[in-house]
Amino acid sequence: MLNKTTLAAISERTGYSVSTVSRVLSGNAEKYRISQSAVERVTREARRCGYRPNLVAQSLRTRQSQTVGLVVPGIDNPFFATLSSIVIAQLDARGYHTLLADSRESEEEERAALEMFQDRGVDGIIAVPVASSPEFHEEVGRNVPLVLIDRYFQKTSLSYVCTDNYAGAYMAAKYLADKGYKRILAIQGVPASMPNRERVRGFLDALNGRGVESKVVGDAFSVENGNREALAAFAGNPRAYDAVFAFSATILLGTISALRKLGITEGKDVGVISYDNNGFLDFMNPPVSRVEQPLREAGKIAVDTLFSLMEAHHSGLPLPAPVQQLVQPTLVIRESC
Amino acid sequence: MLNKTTLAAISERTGYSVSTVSRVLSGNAEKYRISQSAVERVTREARRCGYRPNLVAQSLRTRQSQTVGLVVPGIDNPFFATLSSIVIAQLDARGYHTLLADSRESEEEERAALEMFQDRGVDGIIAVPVASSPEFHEEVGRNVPLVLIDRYFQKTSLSYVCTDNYAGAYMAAKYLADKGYKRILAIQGVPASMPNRERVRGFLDALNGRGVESKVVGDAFSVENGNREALAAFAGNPRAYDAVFAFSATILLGTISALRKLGITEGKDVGVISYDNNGFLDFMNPPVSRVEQPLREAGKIAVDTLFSLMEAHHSGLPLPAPVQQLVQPTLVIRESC
DNA sequence: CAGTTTTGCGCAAACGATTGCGCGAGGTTA
DNA sequence: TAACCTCGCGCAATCGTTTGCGCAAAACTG
Repeated sequence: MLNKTTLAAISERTGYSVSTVSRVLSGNAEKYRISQSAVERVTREARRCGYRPNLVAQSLRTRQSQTVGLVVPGIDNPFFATLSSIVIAQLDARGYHTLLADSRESEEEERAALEMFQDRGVDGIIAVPVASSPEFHEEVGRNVPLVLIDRYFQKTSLSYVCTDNYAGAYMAAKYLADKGYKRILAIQGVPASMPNRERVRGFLDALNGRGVESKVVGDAFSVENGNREALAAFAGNPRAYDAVFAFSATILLGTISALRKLGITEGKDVGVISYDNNGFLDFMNPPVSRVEQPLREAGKIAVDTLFSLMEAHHSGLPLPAPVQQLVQPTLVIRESC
Repeated sequence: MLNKTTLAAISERTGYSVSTVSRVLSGNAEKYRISQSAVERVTREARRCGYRPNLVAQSLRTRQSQTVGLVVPGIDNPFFATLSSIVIAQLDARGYHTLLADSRESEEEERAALEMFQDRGVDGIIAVPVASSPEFHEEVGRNVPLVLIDRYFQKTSLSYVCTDNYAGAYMAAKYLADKGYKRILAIQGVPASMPNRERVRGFLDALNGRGVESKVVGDAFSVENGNREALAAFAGNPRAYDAVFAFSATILLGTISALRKLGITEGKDVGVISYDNNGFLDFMNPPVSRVEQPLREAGKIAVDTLFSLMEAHHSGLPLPAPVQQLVQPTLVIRESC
C-alpha cells in the first residue's frame, strides 16, 4: 500500500480538519452541514490525488467490512464451484466482497474458517456445513448473520436454503422402478450430510414395496468413490445390478469409467441416472438422465436471506424468523435409462 | 462480532498492561523479557475467555493481512474454477486467506477488483488479467506483490506463469495434419488474450505449408460461442470442415452440441480435438483428444513466486527478478480424431 | 441592541492492536 | 558506597477512519 493519500493528507492540503474531510468524502456533507465551498475544495483535492479510503481502518471503526465469508466443502468439486460462482456473483452485484474458504469436508477446517471469518469481521456468512451437529454454527449465527446452503441441520434455528433431496431421489428411483429395473444400486456421497441422507431416504421410500432389490454404497461425492464402488459392485458379476443411481455427477463419472473398464455398456446393459448437472451430462453417450437442482434460485434465496439478516443485525432489530426453504429439483430424462 | 475479549479486557483482569498482554499473546514474551509468571497468568486468562485477536485491528497496525487477492475472468468457467481451487488450496496450506473476485472478462471490473484488493491491504495478488495492456497491472505491482497466471503480457516486468499455449496448439494442429485432415476449423476464445493469441499462432504455424485449409472463428471461452460458431460453420455444408479444434473444453461442449444437432457425428464425420481437460472429456463418446495443461504445477509455481515477492516486499528488499515461466502442456490422444 | 437560533466546522475519543522508548527496582562490580 | 547493568514492565504514539459533542461566528428575532 503506497496509497499514502489519507484523510490527514487531504486535511493538511485543504486546510480543513480531518473530520470535515471525512464527512465530505463519505457523502455526509449535508448531514453535517458542510459548506458548499468546503465540499468542492475537498472533493477536488481528493480527486486530484486519487484518494481511496483505507478499508481496513474503515472496517475497524465502523465494524462493517462489506465482506461475506463463504465456506464450502471442496471448491474443486464442480458442484461447489458452480454454487460458489453463483453466490459470489450475487454478492458482487450488491457490492459485497467474498472471502472464500474450503473446509475439505473437515469439521476442524470448517471451524477454523468460521472463526477466521469472525476475526476478520465479515458482515455475514454463507456456509455449506460439514459438521454433524448444529451447535457451533448456531453459536456463530448468534454473532454474525449466517445462512446455510445445500446442506443443513435437522432441527435448527438457523436459516437455510436447500433443494428437496428427498423428492429428487424419490422421483429418480420411482422412474427407474416404473421402467422395470429390478436391482438398483445407489452410490451415495458423504453419508452424514443431510442431502445425502434425504436422497437415501427418498430412494428407499420410492422403492419400498415394489419388489425391487436395492443397495446403497459409497461415502464421498467424488469421482474416485464412484469408480471404486462401481468396480466393487460389478467386478464379480456384470449383471449384479441392472441400474445405478449416482448421487452426484462426479460419482457418475467414476461409475461410468468403472463400467466401461468392465465392458459394461451404460444405458444398455445397465441403466444409469445421476444427480446434479454440470453441463456435460447431455454430451455423454448416451446422454445421462438426472435430477437437476435449481442452484441459481437457491443461491439467490440464500443471499437475499443473508441480506435481510444483515439488515436486522445492523440496525439492532430482533432477528427475523429463520428462512428455511427447500426448492424443488427437476427430473430430466435422457437415454441412459 | 460479540467477541468482546480484547487485549484491554485481559489487561484489566490480569493487572498487566495492554502492552504486556500483547507481547505475551503474540509470542514475543522472551523477546521483551516478560517474566514467566506474567506469561502464565496472561496465557491462562486468554485461554479462559477464548481470546482471539481482532484481525482487522492487527491488519491496520501491522499492514499485513494474511490475505491474498485472486481475480479471475469467470469463476463459472470450470477452467477457472479448477484453477482457483488449486490456488486457494496452496494459499491455505501456507496459512493465507483468499479474497476472490470475478472480473467477468471486463477490464473495468478487473480494475475495481485490483483497487479493492489494495484498499483492503492484501499482502499479494494473483491475477488472470483481462486488460489488453499491462500498464495498470504494473502500477499495481509496484505497490503490492503481484503474479499473473494463465494469461500474461508480452513485454512486462511482472512475474507470470502460464502454459506454453503456442506449443500446445502446435502439437494439436500438427497431429491433425499428420492424420490427414485437410480442412480444419479452430474455434477460439477471447481473441485478445495471450493464451488465445498463442494458440492461434501455434495452430497456424503448424499448418503452414502443409496444404491444409484453415480458419479461425469465435470470440469467447464459452459453451455458447462454441455452439454458435459450429452451427454457423457447418449449417450450410456438413462437410465444410473435416476437423474442429476447440480452444477450450467449454467451447468443445458447445461445438459437439451443434454438430449433433446438425446430424454430424464427431470422430467419424469430423475429427475433434479440444484444449483443457475438465475431467469429462474421457467420458464422452468418442472420448475427446485434447491438450492438457499442468494446472496444478502452474498454480504451485505462481504461489511460490508470489511468496518470494512478498518476502522481499515485507523486508524492504529490492524486488527479485520477475519469474516468467511457461510450463509445458501435453497432447492426449483419444478417439475423436 | 440583547437574546436566540442557525451555520459551519474542529476537538478528541474511540475501534483494537503493536512497539520504541524509558523508568524504577534490584543486582553486580570496583 | 557509587557507578553501572539487567530485569520486567508500562506509557503513549500510531495505523486511518468515524462521530458525539461543543463552540464561535453569523444570522435572525423582537
